[in-house]
Amino acid sequence: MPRTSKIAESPPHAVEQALITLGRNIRTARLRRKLARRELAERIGISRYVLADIERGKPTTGIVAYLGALWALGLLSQMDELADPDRDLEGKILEAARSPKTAPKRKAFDDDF
Amino acid sequence: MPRTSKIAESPPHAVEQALITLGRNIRTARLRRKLARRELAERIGISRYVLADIERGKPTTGIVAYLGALWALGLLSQMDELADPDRDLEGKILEAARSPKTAPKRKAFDDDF
DNA sequence: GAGATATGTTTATTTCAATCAACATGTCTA
DNA sequence: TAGACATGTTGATTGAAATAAACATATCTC
Repeated sequence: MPRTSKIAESPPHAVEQALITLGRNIRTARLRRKLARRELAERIGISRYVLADIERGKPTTGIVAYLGALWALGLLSQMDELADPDRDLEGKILEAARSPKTAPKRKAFDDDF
Repeated sequence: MPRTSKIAESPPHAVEQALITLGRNIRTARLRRKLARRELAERIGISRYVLADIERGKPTTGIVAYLGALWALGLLSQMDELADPDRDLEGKILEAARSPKTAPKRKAFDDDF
């Protein structure tokens, strides 16, 4: 993450914690499967050093490396639930509280690009 | 992700899909809250360009930027469940199937650094 | 004890991710 | 119609992310 962004320099505590937990979970899953770093890293398509970073919860590592790890461990399916609009209670409430005509929309209902 | 890793060059379809979905979900959550890119980006601590990348599901963007977005939207709590060892059914089975003495452990039960 | 394997650490090198400025487009409101 | 705002896009800059080699340490097996 060159030309460093503020969040990379000092992430919020909650984010740091989430990363450490995620890294530890990935490590646990690897050990349970009796996979060496080198081997799992190769399956993911990264170097063993990056996998070490992931297990340590390094913030600036590309998200594709993290998701690749989950994928290689067969744990990627859990991603679908993350930030699922159907589960975003607060967002739903906010949306419902507004009248039909709102926001700076593009065309109609939007969500496309 | 300079000196490009293989997974960054051509991520597995499942990973690409997960990223696109995640980005779309973040976008939906932002729109529901009536936040402009510029404003949410500032709260996260990134530039509006990176937030645009995130909503597009760019693979090589640092994970801290993605998690920062979830954090700023109040959706970070869902992260705890991701790759939770308690939910890793396959891993649990593999572990249980092994005899007490196993893997290349460090000291004793391990999981520490 | 010897050999094999796994991981941590350091150093050096290279490449592209993140930023910013500037301009274009599109939408909403007065 | 004009003005404000949100977003897309392009080009230039720069610094950190990912890699690899080499060595040290620790654990397991024979």
